[in-house]
Amino acid sequence: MNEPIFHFYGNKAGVEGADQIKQVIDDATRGSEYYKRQQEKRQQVLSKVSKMQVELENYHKNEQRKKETKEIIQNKVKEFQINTDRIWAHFDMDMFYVACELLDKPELKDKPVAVGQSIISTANYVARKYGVRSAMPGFVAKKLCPDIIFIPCHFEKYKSVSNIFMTILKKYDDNLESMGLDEANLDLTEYVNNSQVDPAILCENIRKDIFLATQLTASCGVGPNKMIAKLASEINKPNGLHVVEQSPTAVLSFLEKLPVRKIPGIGNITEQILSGLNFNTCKDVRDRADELYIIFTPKTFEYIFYSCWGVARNCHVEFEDQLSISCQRTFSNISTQKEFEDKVDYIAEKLAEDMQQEEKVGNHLTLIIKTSKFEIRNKSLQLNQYTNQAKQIAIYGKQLLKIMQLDEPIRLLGLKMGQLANEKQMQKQSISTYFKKQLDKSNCLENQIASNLGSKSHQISEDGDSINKVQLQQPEQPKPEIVSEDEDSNISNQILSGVNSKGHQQQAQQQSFQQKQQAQPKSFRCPICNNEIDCKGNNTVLNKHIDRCINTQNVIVEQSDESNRNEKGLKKKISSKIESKAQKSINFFKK
DNA sequence: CAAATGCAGGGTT
DNA sequence: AGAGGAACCCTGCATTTG
Repeated sequence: MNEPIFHFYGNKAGVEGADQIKQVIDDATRGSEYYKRQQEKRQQVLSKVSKMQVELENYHKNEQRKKETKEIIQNKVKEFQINTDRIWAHFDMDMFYVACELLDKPELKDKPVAVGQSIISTANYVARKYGVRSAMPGFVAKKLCPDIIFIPCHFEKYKSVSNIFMTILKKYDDNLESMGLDEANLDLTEYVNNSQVDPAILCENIRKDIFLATQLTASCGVGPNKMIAKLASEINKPNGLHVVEQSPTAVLSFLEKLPVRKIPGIGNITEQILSGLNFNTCKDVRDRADELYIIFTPKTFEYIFYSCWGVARNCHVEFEDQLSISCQRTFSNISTQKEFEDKVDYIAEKLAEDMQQEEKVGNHLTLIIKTSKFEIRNKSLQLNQYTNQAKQIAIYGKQLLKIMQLDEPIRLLGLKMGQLANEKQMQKQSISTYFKKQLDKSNCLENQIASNLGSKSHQISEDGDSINKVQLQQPEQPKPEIVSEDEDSNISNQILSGVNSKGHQQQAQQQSFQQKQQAQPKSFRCPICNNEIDCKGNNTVLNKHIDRCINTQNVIVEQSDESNRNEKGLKKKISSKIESKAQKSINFFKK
C-alpha cells in the first residue's frame, strides 16, 4: 500500500543505501498532492499490468495462438540483421552544468553541488552519492544531503563551453547530431576508414582534446549504431570509454544483461510495466518476445524488440523543422477566472516573444494547464490565421480557457503554438499570392482559385489577402471611435484581418492594398466582417470566408462586447451561434 | 474507410 | 514554511471529415 513511488531513483547503478534514500525521499514527500498523484498513477500502471497478465495467461492456454505467434517472432528474428558496417561514437560531457560551474568555483569541487534550485538539472558525483539526481526537487535533495550547494543555471556559460565541445567533434563528423548541449553522436566511419586509426584510440584522443580545450571530461561510447554507442558511453562514466566491437555477437552480449530501462525510449512507466511482467533485461525480451508481441501495440513492440536485438538507426536523420513553440509556467495555485486570464495574457506575451525571436508564426494553439492535483489537461484550437502576436494569442487562449471550463485551482498554465510557418516566407507568400491573384482575376481564372481551396497554400494566400484588406479599410472607413483609445478593438481588427502588426510589413501591405484597390474595385462585402471579399462570384470562396469570419468573430465578440456597435443585429446572430457552439463543447466534454 | 484532428500520456534533456 | 520544471517529440486512441 505504502510502496515508495520513487523506486526509480534507486535503480541507477552505484547508489549505496538505496533503501535508505528511498525512505528519506518518501518521508519528505508523503502527503503532498504530488505524492498522491504519483500513487494514483502507480495504481493505474499496476492495474494495466494485471490486465496484461490476464491476457498473457489466456495466451499461454491457447497453444495454437502461441505457435503462430512464435512463428511470427522467429521470422522477424530471421529477417533482420545487426548491421555492423558503421562506427558510431557517442560523446557525453560528465555532469555538464555542474562541471562548467566548477570551472569558476574550483574550491567547491569536493563538496556536493547541484545546478538548479527548485528542480535540479545536474548534480556532481559527490552529491549523487547521497542519492541526489537530475529532476529531483531541491527540497528533497536538501533532505538527502543537507550540505548541498545549489548554483543557479547560467545557460550562456554552458553554451559557450558546448560550442568548443562541438567544434572539436565536428572535425570527425561534420554532420554530428547533438542532443542538448552536452551530448553528440558522430558517425566515425569515414574518418576511421580514411585514417585507419583504431576507433578506441581515436576516441581517447578526442576525449583528450576535449579536456585540453575545456578542462572538462567527457565519456564516450563506441558501437555500430547510435543506440549502442549511447548505451556504451554510460558504462565507464565518468571520464571513461567503452567500445562495443563491430560484430553482432559483441552487440548481443553487450545487451544481454542490460536492464531494459537503459534503452532510450523506455522510461519510468514502461519500465514499471515491463518489470511487472518480469521483463528485466534485454535478454528477457528476446527470450519471450512472443509475450511482448501479445501485450503491446505494434509500434511499441517493434521498438522494444528491435532495440533489445541491437537493431537501431545507424544513419543520420535529416534536419527537421521545429513543430511547435511553447511556453509554460508553474506558480502557486490560482483559482479565479481573473487570475486565469491574467496568466494567459502573461504566457501569451512570453510565447509571442519567443515566436517573434524565431521569426515564426503559427496556426494552431493549445492551452495546457495542470491542476493543483497535478492533473494535466489541454485544449487546442485551429486558428483562422497565422499569428505570433501576443494579443491575438491571448484572445485565443482565453477562448480555450472558456472551453476548458476550469473549476478548480491550477498550478501551471502554458500555451503551445503549432503548425508553424516562417514569418518572412509567409509575408513574401502573401504578397506574391496577392499579385498572382491579381493576375488570375484579370484572366478571369476563377477555376484556379476554386481549385486552390482547401490546400494549405490557399489558406496562406487568403490570410495574406485579408491582411491587405484591413490595411485598406482603416483609412477608408470612418473608424469606430473606439479604435484609437481601445486597444481591444484594434486587436479585433487585427484578428479579423489576420494582420501581423510589424511596422515594415504594414508598409509593404499597404502598398499592395492600394494597388489592389485600383485594380479590383469589384468585390463582395462580407456580411460579418464588412470586408471586401474577392470571390469573383465564386460562392465557395465566399462561403468559406464567411465561415471563417464567423469563427473569428466569435472570439472578438466574446472578448470585447463593445466593439462593432453599429452592427447590433448582426452581433446578436453571432452571439447565438457562439452559445450553441459553446453548448456543444460543454456537452462534448461531459461526454 | 482512410485521412485528419484532438487529446492523453510517455519519453528525453 | 512550503515545496516537485520547461520545452520539445512521438504514439495510441477516439472521433470527425471527405
